[in-house]
Order: sequence, then C-alpha cells, then structure tokens
Amino acid sequence: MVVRQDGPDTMDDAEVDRIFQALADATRRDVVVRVMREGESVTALARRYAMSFAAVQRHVAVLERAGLVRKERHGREQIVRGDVTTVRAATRLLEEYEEIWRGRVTRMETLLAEPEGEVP
Amino acid sequence: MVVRQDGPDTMDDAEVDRIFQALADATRRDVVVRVMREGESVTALARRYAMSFAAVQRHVAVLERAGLVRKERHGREQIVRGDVTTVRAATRLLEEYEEIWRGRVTRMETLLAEPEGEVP
DNA sequence: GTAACGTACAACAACATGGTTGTACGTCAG
DNA sequence: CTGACGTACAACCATGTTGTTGTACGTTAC
Repeated sequence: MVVRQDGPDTMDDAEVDRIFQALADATRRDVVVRVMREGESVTALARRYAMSFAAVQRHVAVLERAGLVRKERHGREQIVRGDVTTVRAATRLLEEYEEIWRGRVTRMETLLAEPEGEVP
Repeated sequence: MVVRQDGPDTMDDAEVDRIFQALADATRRDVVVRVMREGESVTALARRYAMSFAAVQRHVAVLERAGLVRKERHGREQIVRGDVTTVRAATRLLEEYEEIWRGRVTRMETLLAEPEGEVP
C-alpha cells in the first residue's frame, strides 16, 4: 500500500486489485487470520495445509505483494505477520461503498461528479 | 449470500471467494459504486467503459453471482442495482480480521481453537 | 408487422492462477 | 566441515479470467 499526497490512505486501482485478489482465496484468508493473531514461519504455515510447501510459499508471496502480510527474517526462518493497516484500508473502501448507498457521499463524490464521463 | 442457521450472516468459502474476486477488478468496482448510488441499465453502464457491451455485461454477471448487485427487469431493460447487504457482509469479515489483530477474538475463535489442526 | 433496441450467450484467443516437482542456496547444528 | 533445515524460484500443466466478435431472441416504437 502506498500513501500519497492526495490523502492519508488512497490506493490506486492496481493496489486495490491485488488486495481483493489476495483475499479471494480461502487458504490465503486463513493464513491472514492466523498471522494476524501471531506471527508464524512459512514452514510452520505450510504444515497446516494439505498442499505442497511451494504452494503455500506462493500464497504468502501473493499476500505480501498485496501488503496484507510482511515477512521478518529471523536467522533461517522467515516470520510472517499480518499487516492490519492494509486490512483497514480495504475495510474503509467497503465502508465508503456503504456510505454511497446510504446517500452520504464522501470523497467518492469527486469520482462521480461527471455523470456521463467515459472510463477506460 | 446465504444466511444459515449458525449465524446471522455467515458465508461459506466459495461465497466469500466470489465476493472478493468480483471486487478485484477496477471496472467492476466502478460499476458497484455507480449502481450503489442509483440503478442503471446494462446498456447505460456499457456506454461508460471503453470495452464491448458483452464485456460489461459479463462484469455485471460476475457481480451478480457474487451478490453485489441485483438486476430488475423493466420492459426490455435490465436495471442493475447495488446490494448493500453483501458489501456489509464483506466489511464485517474484514472488521473481524482487524479485531483478531487487536486481540479481541470473536467467533473466529472457534476456527482457531485447534492450533495444530490441518486444513485442506 | 417490422425495424430497432436491449440483453444473453457461445466460441475463441491471450493471459493469469493455482497446483505440482525439482533445483539452488544460505543458515544452523553437531 | 557437513548434513539437515528453511526458503525461494523455475518449469510445467490444468483451469479460469477477460477481452473479442457473432448470433439469437424477446420487447418496444411506429
């Protein structure tokens, strides 16, 4: 997740894509839940699932690219920890959708100012 | 989204997969935002994006399978409207992740009761 | 009735995803 | 030093996704 000048937690489309894409898999969501509670090494995580180590390692890589987890090296182990700020950013985005529905438009208003604009 | 006996808004993995998968595309998120504010026909939506009608129609179908939008037929037009309850369900799920991080474990506790359990 | 409109879907190509196995390499234990 | 451990990544395959065009069919306007 990148914090930019135009807001405290604005993300571009590609970042949001990666976050939701990463969350669109049950194994990855399970990993997030576990490491959100307490860090765990990649190997320890891999033991939990009925798939190869390489598969789990790649799931972790997907979560890392999305910013949902971070890895911290401790000797030969890589400790995976959940990054709550990215989860919060995603939550906020969905909360904005709810607010639009409610009629209370937030900064999304700017995006929708041009009712006939064409978006590529 | 299916409401089951074990909770007021519990979803199975496949449903959550579909929701986040649907949200993992900028065009689809834009459609959600627009129809959350006000219903719009599929053709009207299609005019907004630089892609074929068929492509937009399929994006809407993905959103519909995920339960994020519903279609309502009016004559020969199909009016697409956002379904806020599904957005709320996704928001709640992410909020639970934040709560786990905070150390306040909710019903997720059951899922993590077995610290050495293997999940397929 | 007929033409235009709005929608749906099939078939196709290009690319992404999610699993596998195998290899490589740094780190720790003995 | 050497073997075992933990990690990373490439190659490969099956499947799914996202765009395209073309066709079909019900509904509305005239």
